[in-house]
Amino acid sequence: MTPFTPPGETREKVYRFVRRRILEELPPTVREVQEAFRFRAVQTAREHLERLVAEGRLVKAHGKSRGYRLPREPGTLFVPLLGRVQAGGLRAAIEECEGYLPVQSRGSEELFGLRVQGESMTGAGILPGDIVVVRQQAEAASGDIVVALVGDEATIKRLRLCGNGIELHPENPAFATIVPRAEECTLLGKVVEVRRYLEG
Amino acid sequence: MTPFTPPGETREKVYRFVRRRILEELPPTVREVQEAFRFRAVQTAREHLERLVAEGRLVKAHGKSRGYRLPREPGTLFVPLLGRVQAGGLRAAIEECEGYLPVQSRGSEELFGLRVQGESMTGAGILPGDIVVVRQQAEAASGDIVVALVGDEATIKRLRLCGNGIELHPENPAFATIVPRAEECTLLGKVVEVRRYLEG
DNA sequence: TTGTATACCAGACGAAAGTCTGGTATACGC
DNA sequence: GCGTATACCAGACTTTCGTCTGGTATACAA
Repeated sequence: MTPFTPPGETREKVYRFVRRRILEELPPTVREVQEAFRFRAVQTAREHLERLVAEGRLVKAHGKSRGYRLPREPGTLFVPLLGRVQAGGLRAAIEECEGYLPVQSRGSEELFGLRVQGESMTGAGILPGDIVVVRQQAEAASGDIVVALVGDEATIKRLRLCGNGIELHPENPAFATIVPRAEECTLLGKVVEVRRYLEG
Repeated sequence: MTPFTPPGETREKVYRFVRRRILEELPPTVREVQEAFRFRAVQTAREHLERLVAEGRLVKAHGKSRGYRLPREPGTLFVPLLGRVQAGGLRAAIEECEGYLPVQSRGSEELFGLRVQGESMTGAGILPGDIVVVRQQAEAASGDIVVALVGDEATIKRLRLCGNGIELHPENPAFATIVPRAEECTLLGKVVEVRRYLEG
């Protein structure tokens, strides 16, 4: 029995299968693809895979087991989740992190996650208990939401550049704007993502 | 030359190496560990790895290539990101998804991401352009934030169970509560996470 | 001393997995 | 018809890789 399948249809399914496996678990071996599709020959699986490589939809490491990968990786990396950051201790806080978060990133940036305390940014949709993903950088633009070390605790505010000074604005009328002196304020980074887990 | 290394020191490095490889790329083979540490015997690498398994720091799939994994998996999987969902078409929308999101999950749930349109949930810190991660389920508790198909478009609201009927409450005084009839409303799932990307 | 533990090495076996050669059947265009 | 392409199969070869047996050297405790 040699059923004729429309061109590309099976290959599309093979691609979906392989992509899922790569992203969620482990790249499959050729024989695992074979078995998943009940091909009776390894070669059939191999031909589909090699075709996907030729089309640029997969890349492979020749000869290595489980060598099929996705091209130009989506670049998911794991960034440390910090409970809080206190004076001087960003590096220390990263060492003692609570866990890790999967984040999509271009790779060359230093990121960390920070749990939000307080209601000072509710107007920007950042609630207590939310997690912000922060890119470490020493400078930021006016209007960016940033994490700064003022006194001995990190705080999340919207940055405003005013002349040669800075202001840290809350987004909640119940809180006051902070106008720190340069020497008592360190910019830890810019908030690039906000997350809220509604369960667990 | 048999330099004596303090107990556990090399193993610590092996653990870091393997962990990095698993999270960022692909679990290494035993021989890749061997080469990375310039062991002259495969067995040396294997002993460190088996030790890490015995200590519970790694788990392995016996006999499988690249079988070493992290225990109690961070369980990161990739869920389809949907631009919008229209009548009847959750499955269709998933097929034509815009991309994939890395999400931490216990594994056995069906999740999807949905881009938020409109301002009806701003009071709950869910803004237009945010992404909600939704677990597919046909029932939910009163007070849950849910995604429901009402008429021919999906909407995000807070669910209230009232006697034998339901109400869908916005969290914005400018919007009205929806009281759908059972037959014109399908519960697609519960919002388990909210994300906001502040760049790109 | 003896025993035990860790850290490492040498060399091999066998199964898993990547690869290759050579086939068949169906469809499409010339 | 002929050539070409796709989809699939059968069976084998070769490398990779997990596994195993048996060894050495150093440290430490009884």
